[in-house]
Amino acid sequence: MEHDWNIDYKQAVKLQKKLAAKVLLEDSFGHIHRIGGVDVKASRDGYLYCAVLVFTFPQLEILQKQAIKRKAAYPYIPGLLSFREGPAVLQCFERLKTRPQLVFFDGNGFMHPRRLGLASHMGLLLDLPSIGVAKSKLLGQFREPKNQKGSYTLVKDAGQVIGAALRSREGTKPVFVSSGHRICLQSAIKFTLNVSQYRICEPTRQAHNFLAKAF
DNA sequence: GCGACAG
DNA sequence: ATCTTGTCGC
Repeated sequence: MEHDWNIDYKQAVKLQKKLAAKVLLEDSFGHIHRIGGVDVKASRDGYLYCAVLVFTFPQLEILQKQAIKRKAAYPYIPGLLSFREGPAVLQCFERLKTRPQLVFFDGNGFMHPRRLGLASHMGLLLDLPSIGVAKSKLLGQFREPKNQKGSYTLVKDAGQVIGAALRSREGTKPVFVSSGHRICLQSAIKFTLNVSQYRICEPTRQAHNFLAKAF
């Protein structure tokens, strides 16, 4: 079922390509009334902290909060973020009494060199629809979206649309949205806008705030 | 070789 | 991500 996490760069890249072929880029879910937000942070003394919050949708009332702490066993390498944060995310999900029906991640999904960013990787292993919302760009070309909430431009790489630069709030830099698993880009953009009050969408923003005071 | 590089 | 206070602006 779950694969090995302690593998070198070469093997990790190979595994990403293999898993990317299993990702579904189409909507594969019913009525969504429960969503989740995930965030991971690292401390200088070598620990990772992960929080998963579950909310009602679209009301966004908090149903559950879970957080875990564990030693970081993998370094941060651009393109291999899921190998560093993935184990912590899965461990935190095991603590959930009720799983969300759609999950937001702080990072990318399809907008990735091998098209398997953290959101796609986790969505696949958890078998849950997922969306990646990154605060900065990992790769791709795009033009600045208009300064109006909801405005977006497509991000492309290798002649392919990999995600969108979305203005989640007027007067702020755009966020980078991409499909994680079991959802198309248009739906990912729509859901992200529906849960964005500030620049960072509520699910991950609140997971981040929770981590700031959870330990 | 040079620049870029999620968190 | 982390190191870190005040400060400029809506």
